[in-house]
Amino acid sequence: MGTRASIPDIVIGRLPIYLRALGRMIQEEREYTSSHELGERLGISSAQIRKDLSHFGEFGKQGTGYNVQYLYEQIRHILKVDHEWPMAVVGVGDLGRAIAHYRGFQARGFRVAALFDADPKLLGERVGNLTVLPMDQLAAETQRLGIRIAMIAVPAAEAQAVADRLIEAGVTALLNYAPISLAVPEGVHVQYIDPAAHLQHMTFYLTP
Amino acid sequence: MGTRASIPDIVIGRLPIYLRALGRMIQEEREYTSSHELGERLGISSAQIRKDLSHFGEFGKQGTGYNVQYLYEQIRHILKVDHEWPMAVVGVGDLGRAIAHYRGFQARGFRVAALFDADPKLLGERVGNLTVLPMDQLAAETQRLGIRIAMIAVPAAEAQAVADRLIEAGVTALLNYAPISLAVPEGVHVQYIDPAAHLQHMTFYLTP
DNA sequence: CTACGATTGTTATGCTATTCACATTTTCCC
DNA sequence: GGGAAAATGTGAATAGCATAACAATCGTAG
Repeated sequence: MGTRASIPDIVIGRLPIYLRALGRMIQEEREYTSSHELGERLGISSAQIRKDLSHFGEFGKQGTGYNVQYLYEQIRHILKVDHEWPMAVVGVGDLGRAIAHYRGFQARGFRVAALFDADPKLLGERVGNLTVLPMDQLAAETQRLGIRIAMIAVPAAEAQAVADRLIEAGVTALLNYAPISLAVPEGVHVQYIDPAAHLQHMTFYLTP
Repeated sequence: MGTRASIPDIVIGRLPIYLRALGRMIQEEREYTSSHELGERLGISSAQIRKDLSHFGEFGKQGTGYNVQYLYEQIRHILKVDHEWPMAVVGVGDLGRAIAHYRGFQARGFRVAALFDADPKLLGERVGNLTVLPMDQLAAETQRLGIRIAMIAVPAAEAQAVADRLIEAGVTALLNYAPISLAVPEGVHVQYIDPAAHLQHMTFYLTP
């Protein structure tokens, strides 16, 4: 198809998984793959992979499969991670520090470009190669650096207020590590990371 | 209903979200709530919340809604988090440390009970109130402590091998922080935490 | 040069999940 | 005490997603 007439969000959510697997195949110097092989690695049916990709174009060759490098580049382009996005991290506790030090973002299209915290004791401290900035510099600094994405790593009680300030500063994509659902206006995207929620999902299936 | 004849997994996945919101309502000392109010907070339709809950029983009262504390306890029971699950963390880098220090698990039914790492330089080091143990004590220690859940916080290249060892030791629920899909046998549950994947999901919707 | 095996993209089918809509019940206020 | 307002639980209707299946195409081996 290729016409982007409302592609299901659930399909978009799988593209990063495909990208992840393709990245590993590149490391393994595999030149070609198939929907069947990809599906096997990911625990997804080959039909679903072909169907998902068909929303964006024709990337394979019948009889041969997909050129790994080519498909990788195409998906990077679709997801707009063929260039690097600068991000802000708000909250420089244990979690914020772990995020700031994480080396895995760069290869996947992201870079932590600014750190903010409300605690005066942390201001000016260096974490990685960044200096912790006060919250009242949030708007100015995100705009100066062209930041459109932020990660929220503050306690649940403060997360909504932080989100509000980020949105006011022009941030439109939030990755929220605080265990609370955020209310955001139309046009702002939120994703959640809540380890305890994932764990509770699994305990349902465990015998006590 | 209440008969647990194959409840959709996607319903189970929403229960922790409901629980999270109910927990906050308890903090706010709210005594009653409704499917409408809950849905508003979570960005979910009230019909869906009622339908989800109806898989497990009747917890509300017409005209009144749900007693917050009661519904909270009921869902905790359904998810089996009305008692504490001991967990292992494998990989004591920045991420593993942040997980080990995280204070949020206890209130939601979990406790980090053991730390493992393959790096000899880390062995014996104390993190929080735990000592880092070598990988060859993994089976003995998890069995001694009755651990059924583990969090994998090692580089992607080692995650599959670590998962294999954990499963061999009797662990049946894995929370994988490494950016790689794991192959596991029937009966073992896996959940993934991949911040970069969430970020890539959102960049699709951002204008470049 | 031809026949076969492999694999795609896509259409058709079936299944799953969500929303709608309402009978029923409860509370509250006049 | 009675009627209006609020809310649940659920069967029916709708929408969305995943799987199956196949015609078309490609590469290869004989």
